[in-house]
Amino acid sequence: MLDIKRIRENTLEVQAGLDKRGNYNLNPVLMLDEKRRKMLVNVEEMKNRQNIVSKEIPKLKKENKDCSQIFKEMKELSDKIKDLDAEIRLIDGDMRNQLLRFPNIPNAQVIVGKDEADNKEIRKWGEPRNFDFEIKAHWDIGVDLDILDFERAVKITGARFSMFKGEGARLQRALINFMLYTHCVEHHYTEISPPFMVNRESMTGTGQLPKFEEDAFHIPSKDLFMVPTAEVPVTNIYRDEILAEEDLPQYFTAYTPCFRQEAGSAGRDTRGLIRNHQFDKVEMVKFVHPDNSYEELEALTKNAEKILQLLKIPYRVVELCTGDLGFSSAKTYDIEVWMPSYNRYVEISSCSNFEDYQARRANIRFRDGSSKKTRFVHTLNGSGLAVGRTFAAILENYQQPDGTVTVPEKLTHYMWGKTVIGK
RNA sequence: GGAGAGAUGUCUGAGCUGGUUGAAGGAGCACGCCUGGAAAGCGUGUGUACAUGUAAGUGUACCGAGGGUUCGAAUCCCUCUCUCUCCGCCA
Repeated sequence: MLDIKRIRENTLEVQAGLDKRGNYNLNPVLMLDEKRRKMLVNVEEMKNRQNIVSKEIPKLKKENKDCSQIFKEMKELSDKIKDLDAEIRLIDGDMRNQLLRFPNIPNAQVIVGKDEADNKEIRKWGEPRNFDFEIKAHWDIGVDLDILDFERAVKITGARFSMFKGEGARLQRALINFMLYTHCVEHHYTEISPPFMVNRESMTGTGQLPKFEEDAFHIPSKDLFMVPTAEVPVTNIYRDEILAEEDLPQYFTAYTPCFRQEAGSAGRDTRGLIRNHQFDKVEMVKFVHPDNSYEELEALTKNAEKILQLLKIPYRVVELCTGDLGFSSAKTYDIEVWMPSYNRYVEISSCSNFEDYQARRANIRFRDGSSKKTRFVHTLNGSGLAVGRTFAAILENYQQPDGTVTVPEKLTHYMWGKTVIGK
């Protein structure tokens, strides 16, 4: 959420930031803000009078004076206050609703651009392998090895669901364990196993609501949402809390399944594991001091890259331009893995600095040691990594002419010693 | 699911027969005194948010959340959420 004070005092700067992202008009919210403050001053004066008189009444009563005239006057005042308060409440709700629908302002350094095409490649790692045989896509490799079963998943549930079987199920779990091990032991994150359903407040805190409700799976009987990413439960760990400055930074990692409607993606990536309603992901979340959140973003991105390096799969890192930036993000690096069947790099991780945007929505603060004032923390998160897409990348990049798949060296331990799938 | 109890500031814990209560007492924390140093002791201070003001300050709101009664509500009434105890059911 954007700060109304900042909008009020630096209107042009904020407007310029929003212009980099699309069509947003600050005027309606500014007009509400002005109206609200005028009414506030007015009603607060009235309340002040009410308080002063209220304190006098017990004294007058003690002196046995007649208060009926005052009561009558105060009743009128009280009614006026109630009307004004109700009106202000309406404006408050309206304002908040509007503020929640403004995206974050991109960091000033971020490349200004329209869409994906304007993103900038930052670095590349590894060389895509040269295959001297006809390569197969992961959905064919998986089905042929009987470790993936899409048809039965569709029967059991429906389109865009998948089922892992035997060594497939094991590989899925191996990846989760390997990623968690790496982040916990080598990168010093604390593992969280959060609830897989969250309430409306949590979804609003991280920015999924109110604007993107159609993307989420909703359970009406309880008004809960299936987590679209572990970012939601984990970032909300500290919602409405004030941390001590020395508690920062805090690093968390969490495995969860992720549930997404994929509204608006009809017809895209319909085969395989790339775009499902349910997929596994290991997520990294950081709560950091505002002064060094950009160093933390670089480190977070490297932590995600480390997984692909250890798995020896080629990838590249892309900086998103302002037009391609996620709603809540101020700066984002996407990590794209080499996917032979697509013959291009495919997004496997998105690492973002939200600055104070989520912290403001979720009201996550810390107490500044020197000024004693509360400040909003900066939140960051990144996939580390999307497990389904990593699974697909392994199948495709490690496929052999005989249809088997070599297990990446780092995973054999988690695969109970298995070095080749399909043998 | 049934019956009951509760939710107060960083914590603990009063108030709950409505009126100087932002909220007693205690603990913690910060600063000062004391001390060779420390502990103890003494003193002072110690919430958040919004508005207003160049500022010091001032005002308003907040005792789980939201409504209501009243001139006035932490205190009375209603609804909801959560916690605890007992019973039932259950992985």
